[in-house]
Amino acid sequence: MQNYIQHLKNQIDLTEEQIEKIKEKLVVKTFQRNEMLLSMGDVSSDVYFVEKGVLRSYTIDENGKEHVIQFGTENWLVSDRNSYLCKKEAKFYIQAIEESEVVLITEELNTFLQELNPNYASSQVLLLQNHVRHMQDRITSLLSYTAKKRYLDFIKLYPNITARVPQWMIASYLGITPESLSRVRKDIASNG
Amino acid sequence: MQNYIQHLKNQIDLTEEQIEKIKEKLVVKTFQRNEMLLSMGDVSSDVYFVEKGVLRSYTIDENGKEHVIQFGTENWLVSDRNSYLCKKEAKFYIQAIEESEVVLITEELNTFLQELNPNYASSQVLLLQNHVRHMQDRITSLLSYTAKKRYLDFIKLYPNITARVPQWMIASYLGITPESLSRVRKDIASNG
DNA sequence: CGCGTGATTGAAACCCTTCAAGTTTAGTGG
DNA sequence: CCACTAAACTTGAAGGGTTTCAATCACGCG
Repeated sequence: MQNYIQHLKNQIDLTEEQIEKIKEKLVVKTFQRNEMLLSMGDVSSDVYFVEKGVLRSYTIDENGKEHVIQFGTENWLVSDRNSYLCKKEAKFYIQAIEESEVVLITEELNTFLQELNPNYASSQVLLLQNHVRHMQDRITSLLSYTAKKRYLDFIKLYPNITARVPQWMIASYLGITPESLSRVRKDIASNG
Repeated sequence: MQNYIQHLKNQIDLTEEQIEKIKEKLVVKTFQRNEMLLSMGDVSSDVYFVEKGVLRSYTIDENGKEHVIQFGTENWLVSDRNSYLCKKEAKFYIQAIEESEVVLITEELNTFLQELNPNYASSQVLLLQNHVRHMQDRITSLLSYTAKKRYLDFIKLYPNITARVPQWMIASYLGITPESLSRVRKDIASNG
């Protein structure tokens, strides 16, 4: 849970005493490879903080096609915020790609942190804002660039992830077929 | 400013007295057709609420290509939230497409509303969350569907906007060329 | 009226997909 | 630890959707 504590410290000031109290409340869970943390249709009760491992969130469209929404490696937050905040049915699946250690940010923990430090709430807004910016970049990328450029941008954003995640999932994230990604990689390997 | 007051009432309870106080603080401004509200590189000091008219936000990518991020008609909020919240240089332009009446949600107003009613802050989070969902839908749409389907979805989301906005801007929003949109419309007109 | 901007249409080129086959890799059980 | 199998990845050829470039048409505004 050390990564999560550090993540909190980056947002708000905490005394040693407060940290101990938080640690008592933390729920840490390990998920096996391919295990589901959340399924489409469920109501999400937690936000997930990745201590170790890799998660992905994905959805299935009207044509039955799978689309990766997000990868989450160490120190990333993964959730279906809409389901979590509004208690609606989740539109996403969340799954462990490797064996992963995850801190469950329950509503109880959230309430506790909010009462502990009034700055927590506003730091949450900034995190959400950051997420918005990230999504906006992705939209602009989808509108502007070819598959090759999008892939090069992707490996800059998620360095070293190619070794940990199947290629077809990366293709899904980029919005291209696995065959296309294979050709893109071949092209990059030969021409740069 | 009536639309904005109603918008606030939908979020938080307000007494007549409070409404009068808010009205005193409201800054309403009219922008001419094509006038800029915010330019890329500026630091945004306001969020814009559209009382009447149409705004658009757009950005220009590395290749010099323009991309429409969002249209805002009556009762929509338009802003570069990242610039507004973090006081960074704006990545977007915001421009009036028609002559438009706009409520400027200044930081002063925001602070005032937050102190007036503690529920205001959490309703802001829900609005932001709604924005995230909207962006997610757009990403899924870009990944999943052909230009025709995306256009049909677009006119459902923004009914009657086609008469108020040049077609090439809609093409830009959809991520296709004006020529392609023209062909898509021709196709829909003949085949449905 | 004429100019400029926006919309349409056609033909060729391009990027990516689809389908199909073959190769490699990785996980599983003996 | 090896052998087997399924999944993942690669490669090729054909096809589809979209872009690009170029020409033409329509319209509003000075």
